[in-house]
Amino acid sequence: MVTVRDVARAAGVSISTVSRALAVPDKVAVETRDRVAAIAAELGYQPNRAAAGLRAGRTGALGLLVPDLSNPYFAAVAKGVAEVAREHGLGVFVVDSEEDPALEVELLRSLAHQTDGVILASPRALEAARPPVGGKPVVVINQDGPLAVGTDNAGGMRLAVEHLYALGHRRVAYVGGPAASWSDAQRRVALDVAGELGVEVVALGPHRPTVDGGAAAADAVVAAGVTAAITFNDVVAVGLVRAVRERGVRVPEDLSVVGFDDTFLAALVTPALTSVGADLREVGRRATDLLVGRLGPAGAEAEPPTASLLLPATLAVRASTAPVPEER
Amino acid sequence: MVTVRDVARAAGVSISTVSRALAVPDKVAVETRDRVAAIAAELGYQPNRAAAGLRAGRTGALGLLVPDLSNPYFAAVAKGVAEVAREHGLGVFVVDSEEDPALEVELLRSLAHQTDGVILASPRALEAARPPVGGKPVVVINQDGPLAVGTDNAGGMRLAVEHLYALGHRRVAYVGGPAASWSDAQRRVALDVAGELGVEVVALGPHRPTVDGGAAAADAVVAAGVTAAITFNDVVAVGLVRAVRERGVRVPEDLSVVGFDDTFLAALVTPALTSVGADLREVGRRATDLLVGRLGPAGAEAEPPTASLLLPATLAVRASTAPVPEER
DNA sequence: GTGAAAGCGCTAACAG
DNA sequence: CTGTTAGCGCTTTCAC
Repeated sequence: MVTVRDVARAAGVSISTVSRALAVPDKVAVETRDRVAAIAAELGYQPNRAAAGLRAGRTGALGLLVPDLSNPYFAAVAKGVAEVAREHGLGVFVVDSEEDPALEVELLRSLAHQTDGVILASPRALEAARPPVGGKPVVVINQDGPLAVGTDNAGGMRLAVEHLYALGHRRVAYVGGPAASWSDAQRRVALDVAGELGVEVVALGPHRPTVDGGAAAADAVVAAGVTAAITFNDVVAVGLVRAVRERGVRVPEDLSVVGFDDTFLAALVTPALTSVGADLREVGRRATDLLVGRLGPAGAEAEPPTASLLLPATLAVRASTAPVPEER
Repeated sequence: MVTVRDVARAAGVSISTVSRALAVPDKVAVETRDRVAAIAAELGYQPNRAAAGLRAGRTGALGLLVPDLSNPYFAAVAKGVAEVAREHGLGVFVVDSEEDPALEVELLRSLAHQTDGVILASPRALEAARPPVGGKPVVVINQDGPLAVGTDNAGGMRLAVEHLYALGHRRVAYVGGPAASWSDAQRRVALDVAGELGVEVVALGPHRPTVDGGAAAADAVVAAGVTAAITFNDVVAVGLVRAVRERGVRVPEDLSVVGFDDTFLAALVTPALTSVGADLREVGRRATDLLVGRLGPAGAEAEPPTASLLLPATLAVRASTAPVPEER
């Protein structure tokens, strides 16, 4: 490993000059700076981050804790996080809690310990987020907290209902997700807007956020006598579509279906799903911005102690929604 | 932050005793050890990994470099990597090269520098993998290299062809992936087995590994007069299925389709895809095992310098393949 | 069985 | 503008 000492020796200067030439070029003679830079490059010197971090009382890394990395939703968030972290020269420790609340809490502690701060995506353990863990800032995604980033679920629900209303639907089912889901809770509250618009809503669930969960809701949806359904997420929508079809219900001719999350899955299935989504990568970016903003040694306290960001929801209209057929 | 000094002071011992009591309990009096352990727990002491690493010349972290984390394939691998790393008390820096070969090389260098070793999944830049980067071991997934883990593509292709043969198919298309893909190259070579089995193969492509790539192959597949197609991956299969359907070809009645990778997508689409897969999580696990095996300070040189693991492929038979219809 | 001290690589005073 | 020095938190000889 090439260290400052190696570079210093080769350049005929002291180690502090090397350190300065690379970190604070202004404070070093141009000539010296160039020479040091050249030799450092030649030797392939790269500062040891652990050592720098130890000195600075930082680790140079952020933590990202997700319930399930296989879920495209979190993968997208992770990409946004990684992107911004890289811009700041920070690494990202990605950890998967396997949807286990207990493990989540444990991982959060250990992650907080070996990073400068963590981003907690869609926490499954409610108590996890609360105060800065071990003095490290924690930004929560899809949950309330002092530092929070989320999608505008209410706005998204409104988009979905307005879309269906415009197509003539007046009685709609909401196939909800897990009872512990913050997003689901927000969406259920937002169902009020449906009433204002003159759309009657039948709220179903809780259901598991899986294909089986969607399939399990099929009978209830059919029995509810609705012409459209909004589901907790795209996967549930896929399960619902499949199951109602087996019962002879055509989508979208007999039943329009709107998913949530607008994952790439929505575009792949047949019929392609109309879905309420958000720029997940942007969610990751913003969460990271927020976190990085709390890291500065100076000015850190100047930042307001809390900050919540609500990113706009969008509606991707595809083939799973259609006008209500004329009554015969 | 709680340090060894805090624990030492509270326990009335020296810092070295604290360190030993926690790391090498045998070398400390039972009584002392218990007292130190109790106080450490009470104070919530957790060793600073950066400091320990600095001392040991290690970082305590592994790097995982993937082309695209949104790809369920790599997400699954990542989960396996994270699992094993955690067992060894190692963190995982996950980095996404965004499918950019140039960026990949750059990221690999920087990642190697701040970790004890890296796992390089499906490298897009061929020159990236070669020798240990900066003296750090590199395990490659889906590529040749001194330390490599991959899926048995030849075996997988054989499974697919045998399955189709058993269904009566005698003329089959292979819709290949990107020219630079190692997996694709392996599969094309493996097409020989088809001949031995008495199945004629029409190799198409290269095509992009996307829905559009699959759709682009539709005309060629139809024109080839085949009764079945094997595709580079599930996404390509989805694109192919969609596009041939628009041309009035039914799947599986008129055309059987076999995907590759057996991602969760395969089970979600309609018809559900028959797909050649592997335990991706296990691929991640094995790659990590291999890497961790090269880390030990002692015995590191005792390990053979190279090691290649080929994990078995499996065939998940679903609804997209069916017997060849009787000639009329 | 325990303590004192050195040093991993780096940066930030503090001198010059 | 540059060099010397201390010390981040930890582990590990080396003494006792």
